Amino acid sequence: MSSVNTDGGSRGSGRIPLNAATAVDKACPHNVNISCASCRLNELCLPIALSKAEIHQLDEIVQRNRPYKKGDHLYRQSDEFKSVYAVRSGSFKSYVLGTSGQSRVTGFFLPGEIMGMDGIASKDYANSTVALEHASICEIPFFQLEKLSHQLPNLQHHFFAIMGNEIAKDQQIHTLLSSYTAEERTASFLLGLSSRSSRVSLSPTRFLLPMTRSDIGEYLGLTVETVSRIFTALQRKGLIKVRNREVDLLEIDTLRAIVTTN
Amino acid sequence: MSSVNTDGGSRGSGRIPLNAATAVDKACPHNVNISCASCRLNELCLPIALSKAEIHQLDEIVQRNRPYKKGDHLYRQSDEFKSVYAVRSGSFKSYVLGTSGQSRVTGFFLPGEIMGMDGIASKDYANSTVALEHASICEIPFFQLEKLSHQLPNLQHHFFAIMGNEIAKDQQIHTLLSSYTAEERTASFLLGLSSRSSRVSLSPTRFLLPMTRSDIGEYLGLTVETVSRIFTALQRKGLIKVRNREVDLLEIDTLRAIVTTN
DNA sequence: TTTGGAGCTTAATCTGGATCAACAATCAAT
DNA sequence: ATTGATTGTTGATCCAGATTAAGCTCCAAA
Repeated sequence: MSSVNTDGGSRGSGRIPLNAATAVDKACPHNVNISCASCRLNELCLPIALSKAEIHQLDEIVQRNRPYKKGDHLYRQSDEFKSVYAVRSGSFKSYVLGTSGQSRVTGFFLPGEIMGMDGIASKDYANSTVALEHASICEIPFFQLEKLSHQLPNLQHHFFAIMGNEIAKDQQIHTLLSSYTAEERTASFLLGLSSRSSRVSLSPTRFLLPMTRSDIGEYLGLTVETVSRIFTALQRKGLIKVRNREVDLLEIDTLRAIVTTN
Repeated sequence: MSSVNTDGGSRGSGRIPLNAATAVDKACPHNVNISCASCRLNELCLPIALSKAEIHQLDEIVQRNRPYKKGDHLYRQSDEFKSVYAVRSGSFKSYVLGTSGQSRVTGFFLPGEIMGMDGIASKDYANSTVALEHASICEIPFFQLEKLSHQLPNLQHHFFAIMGNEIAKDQQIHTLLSSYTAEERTASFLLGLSSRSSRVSLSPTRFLLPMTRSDIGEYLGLTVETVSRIFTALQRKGLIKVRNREVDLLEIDTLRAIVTTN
């Protein structure tokens, strides 16, 4: 069905089709020969609010590596912090391992979003981050980003904003986890994916879940079984349609009402 | 018992005794005639890692306002974002209001800690922030902090670190709320206060809770009753001693074990 | 010094979501 | 096509923590 190549691990080959068949692939080709200036995500990624000349300077420090296969790690918990990463295509999850080996998902990352900011303070990454599907990234070595931010006030300002946004978002999740029911959490999660989907010019009502039910549960503080049951319940109420990883938000306003009325 | 003045609201008077009687007051006088250079918190607040000359420049933009009384708001949810604030003495909580008026606590702030970073991205504060006791702050107008950061690479670097630290901390809370039991959450909370207490050169095993049981519950996603019960249970096990707002951590390693073994 | 209200504790009961268990669907690898 | 592993669903039971209810402690204000 998809024309994504399956050459089984030759990550460095670069022979990735420019126009794969799925919506996600079309939106975000895994092409490595791209610049921030020409990247279709530049309006929502780091280059936002930078001038042409500034984007060119940013381009100089951005490294566009080989793509990642599903299950490949970008970095692991307590690796030395070196870079932040922007998702160019595909998706990632970050997670930590508990003492008895259980994983807890701390975030999901879609195209245009920045990963690795949890390492800035401690000089070690606090999470592991792994590709949920075939994916590609832009690596931005942090000490170079700092140096450049010092030359470009716009970039400094924007990176403060990106971090501030992450802080605000994390605090919303704090509220979600401390006081929402399973149904409210799940509805909120779907609505979040919806708006992130439309951010990258895809449908806000119909998208693919790149993560498993178990990932969702670990992220929302619920068990797989509960996530599954809530999906079924929301479907029975006619608010969504789920078929495997494919989700349709049929009654987006009712979903919003579930979240708001808590 | 305390010599804190009770002149009933003349917040602008500035006639605050230099050495109040409580431990907290001794540690953090509400004195407004102070500079970053002479502040006893400068090793853990914004000036960290700055040179004498740089601290002097920072001093120029820091505003040391009148002290706050218990219940006074620093800013409210959706006020226009203008400044970040460092706690000089006392303590604060941040919270958001749900649609039906219930409050949810999103954070507590002790001396040397920075408040208001949730507003950086959106230009509006996402939380309300209120004094839990008589307290004083340093206000740092954000656009001036940005301008100065642009001149002082050390300050830029350090502020990135402060924000990165906030992000890492918020993600720990995500994990806490999504997978810890009531006892684990409470133990973790007490240990957190313990290390923050020792950060400001107070005892790591004996301190006063500036917040109510209800605040703790709203922060940890538990009810007041549960918090109260857990305190009692930990006390019966001989791990802590609680008497009103006063806490003694008697078996700090066992508390750590409770948190780790989850 | 009384009084009222906020804050805290304890006990009895209830319930949302976890746990346990079984099975179905999907997919990758032969 | 067959196999095994991973992922997802559904049902039955259980329990941690919520809810409800009552009384207690503390302290500020009259």
